[in-house]
Amino acid sequence: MTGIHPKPISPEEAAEKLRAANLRPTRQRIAIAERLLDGRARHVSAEQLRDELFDYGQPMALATIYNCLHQFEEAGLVRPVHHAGDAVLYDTNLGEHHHFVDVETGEIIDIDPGEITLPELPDLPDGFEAETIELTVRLRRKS
Amino acid sequence: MTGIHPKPISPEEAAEKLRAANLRPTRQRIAIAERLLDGRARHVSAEQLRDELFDYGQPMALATIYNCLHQFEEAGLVRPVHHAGDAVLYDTNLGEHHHFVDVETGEIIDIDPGEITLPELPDLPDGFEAETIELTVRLRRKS
DNA sequence: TACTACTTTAGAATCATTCTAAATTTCTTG
DNA sequence: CAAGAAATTTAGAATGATTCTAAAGTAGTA
Repeated sequence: MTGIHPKPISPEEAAEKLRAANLRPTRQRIAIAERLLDGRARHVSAEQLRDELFDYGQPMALATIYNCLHQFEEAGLVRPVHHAGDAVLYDTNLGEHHHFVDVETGEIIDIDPGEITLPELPDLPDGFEAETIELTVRLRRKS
Repeated sequence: MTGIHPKPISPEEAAEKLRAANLRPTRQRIAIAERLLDGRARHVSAEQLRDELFDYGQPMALATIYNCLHQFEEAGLVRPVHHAGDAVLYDTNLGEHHHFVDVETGEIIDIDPGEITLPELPDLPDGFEAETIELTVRLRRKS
C-alpha cells in the first residue's frame, strides 16, 4: 500500500495509528492525526494547523501543536520542510518526492514523482549517512 | 573566468566590485565585500559575519549586516540558503552546485559539481519560471 | 479507585530578523 | 573645497516563529 487515499480517518483509526507509533492517543494528538494522517499530501505550518483545529472545534494551545508535530516527526508520521519562508511546514507525504516553491508566497507544491528521476548520490563525507535527498525548484511568477 | 580564486581582495578591489554592482562603496559594504567576495566558497550567517567583522576591527550594527546581505543578494553577489537550522546562510559560491547539510549541526558543505548531474527539469506549473534548482542531501553522523 | 508518569497549557522567554527614526556619510554641484 | 540632497548606518524597539517553564490535567496501571 503506497498510494494516497484521500479519505478522512475516524478518531479510532487515528488512535490506532498513534498507538502503532508508540504515542499515547490523547484527545489533541487524535485531533491532529485525524487531520494530518488521512493520506492526503499536505504542507501545513503549526499556525495553519492551529486555525484548522480551531475551526473544527478542537482548539488547542500552539505549544501543544508544536509538541505534537515534533513527536509525529520523530515517529516518522510527518516530515518537516525547511525551504519556504519563515515557518517550517510539515509534509504529510512521506514517499520520495520533491518540491516546487513559490519564492514569493512560500507556497510548496509537490512535484509529481513520475516527473523526475534523481541522479545518483555523490560520495558522502566520511562517517555520514544520507538521511533524505531533496530537490527543490524555486519558482517565480512570470512577469 | 569561472573558478574559485581564494585570494583576499583589497578594499579598492572590493569597492570596484560594489560599484560594478551599483552599490555605493561605503566603509561597511567594503568591509563585508572584502570578506565575502574574495572567491572563497563560504556559507555565513549574519551573526557569524558580525563576529568576523568585529574580530577584524570593523564592528558594525547587525542591522547593517542584514541590509548589506540583502543588497548583495539582490545584486547577485551572494545567495541565500534556507536549508539549515534557524538562521539563513549566505552562500558566496554562485555557480550551480548543491549541498550536504549536517542535520545535527546545520553545517553546510558544497557538493563538488562534478559529483552530480541534475535530472531534467519537470514541467513547471503554468505561469512560472524556474529561478533556482537545488539539491540537498541531509546527512546524519553514523552512530 | 489511587497513583505515577506523561501531557497539555498559558504565558514568559528566546532567537533571528525587520522596522523606525535619528545621526552620519557619500556623492554631487557650485 | 563647501553645502545640500539623497543614501546609509545605527541603536533600540518591534515582530514572528518557536521553545521553555512550571503548574494543572489526563491516561495507563496496579
